[in-house]
Amino acid sequence: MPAATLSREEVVTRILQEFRNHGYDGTSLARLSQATGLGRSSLYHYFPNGKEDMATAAMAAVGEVFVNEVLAALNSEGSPSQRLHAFTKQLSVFYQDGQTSCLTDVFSMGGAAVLFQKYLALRVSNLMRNIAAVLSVAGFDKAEATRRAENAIITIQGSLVVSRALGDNAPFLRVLREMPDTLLAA
Amino acid sequence: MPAATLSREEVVTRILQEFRNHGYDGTSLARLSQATGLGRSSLYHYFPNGKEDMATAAMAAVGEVFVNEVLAALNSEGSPSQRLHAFTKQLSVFYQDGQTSCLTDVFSMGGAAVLFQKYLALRVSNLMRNIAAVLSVAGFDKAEATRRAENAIITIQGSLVVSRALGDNAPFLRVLREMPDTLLAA
DNA sequence: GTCTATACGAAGATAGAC
DNA sequence: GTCTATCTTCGTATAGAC
Repeated sequence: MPAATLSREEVVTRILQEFRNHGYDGTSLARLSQATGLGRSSLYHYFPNGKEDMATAAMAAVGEVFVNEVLAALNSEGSPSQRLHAFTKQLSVFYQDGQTSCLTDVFSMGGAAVLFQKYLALRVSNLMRNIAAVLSVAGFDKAEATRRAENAIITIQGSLVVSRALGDNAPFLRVLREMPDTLLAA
Repeated sequence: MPAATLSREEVVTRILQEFRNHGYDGTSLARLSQATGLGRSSLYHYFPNGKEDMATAAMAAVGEVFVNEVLAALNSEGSPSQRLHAFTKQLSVFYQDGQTSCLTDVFSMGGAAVLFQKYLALRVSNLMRNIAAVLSVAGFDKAEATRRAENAIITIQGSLVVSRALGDNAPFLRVLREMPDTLLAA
């Protein structure tokens, strides 16, 4: 409704939210129009290639937040334990306490898979490298650090799916709470 | 093409496969028609309420296979270790070595979420109880058995998501391989 | 039980006025 | 930059012949 002054950034944020919560194929232009307060034609003004452009913008926006907030916390100053605690704290914010889905899950299915799978794979790999680097500092060899980093990503993704299926974010919150110690356990 | 003699069971299996791989919203009647070799009208003959009926049939079919094969293995004769090994072996078959998605993931988003979320939650809870029961036999108290059972489901779901995003089923296969020992570890 | 034909609305996209 | 109008295609669903 307050369409008048809505920055592009805010528009993209709302679009992102719709894609996260309804998936690519489940998000219609009508829905995006309502979520942003912009008419369909106005959406095409900002995103000439329509839905695909909007999804690309959502991918870029969420990627930027992830790098600037979540990865920044993971790569901040401090001990591995401190860095992992900062990391999981930011993850919780990023996923709204587990109440929203991950684009990696949502965009790896249906019409979006064809468009974005390559980027999704790169992002997963990149996150895995970053987590593994912290675990290397903590003393694990490269293979074990990589294995644990992959487990961390698997656990995050899985807890989001299970939380969504149960309609209860407790699994997500528990997983994040236990993650630093689990990753560093002997 | 070989539409002539395709049992209802085979039809439902093919429909299920489409939903698993493209999601509910991403699966059109045109796609289902092609996958089954049946014209759209013929699909309505078998499923009067259209797509929703087909999804319901897919849910029922996959649930039956899960109970008869996967849960049966989990609840078979033998030690907890033997039962968990039988379980993960059947899981691998069930998810086609990690090359297909889980309806719990796929149907908890978009248009299917409204229709099926209640059932998805029940199925997750039921599986959790079954795994926890095995872990109780292995000597874990109820709380710890439940916690580990939830972790198992989270890990399975997460490995499917990560495998799909990476376009590589190695994470799924590794997770299943390690699962029995992980669940029983002191 | 399957086919052809068709109705009908939704969805994605575009044109042009303002 | 937003709106109205329009267009096309797709998706869902139904009717009726065979």
